[in-house]
Amino acid sequence: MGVKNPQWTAEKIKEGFDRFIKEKGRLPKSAEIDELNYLPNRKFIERNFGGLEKLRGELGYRDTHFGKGKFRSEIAHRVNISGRNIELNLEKLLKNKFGEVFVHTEKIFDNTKNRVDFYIYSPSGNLGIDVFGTETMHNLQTNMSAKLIKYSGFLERLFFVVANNSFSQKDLDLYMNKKIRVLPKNAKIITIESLEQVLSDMKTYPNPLLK
DNA sequence: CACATTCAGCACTGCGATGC
DNA sequence: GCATCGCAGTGCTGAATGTG
Repeated sequence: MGVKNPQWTAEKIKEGFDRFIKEKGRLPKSAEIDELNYLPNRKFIERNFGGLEKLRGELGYRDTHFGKGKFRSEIAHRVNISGRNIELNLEKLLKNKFGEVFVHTEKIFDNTKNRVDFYIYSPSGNLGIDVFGTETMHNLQTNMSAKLIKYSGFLERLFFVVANNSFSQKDLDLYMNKKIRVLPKNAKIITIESLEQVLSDMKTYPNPLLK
């Protein structure tokens, strides 16, 4: 930052932690530490104190890792429920449009156990959909990097649908454009609204169950 | 076993300081 | 004046993790 760093000591950092606790009722997580002007960069803590977990422990906090134990358990529970709801909602939407027969859920697409959330049959071209509710840019990144590997064998049209209000299509476009590991041509990250737009232009097969 | 989300760690960039 | 070094900061990847 040009200026000499303001001599961050463990005590000063503890003051910052306690201030955050007073405001939010818990310790800041690593990404949050970066956003606070009364705390140093997480990198600084990593370099000078051997990492966040270690420093929290040395400062006497009981909870030193928010990705473990009861914290992990709460997250897993929350994610499972909301993820399931998101999938159910989208499934309903897709079946309304294309009909029960033409919407496959959890379809295996290669010779491993990789599955797309949804696979749609349409005269306008078949397509795959993976849906998730990720709310932060950081999670979007880690999530996408895992998904891109998983879907490297999926060669048809593929949509990664971000189902929440945290991102606009503009945000997602920006992310896709500046991403280092580029998305394959057949794939795109889109919002629910964009998906609805795409679907509205697609043709559907007649229902074979009706006489 | 796959999944999303924690954190840590690596690679890289930018910028000032220092050295030649 | 230019090259090199070192630290701060950013972006992405990878390991660890509990649940269904």
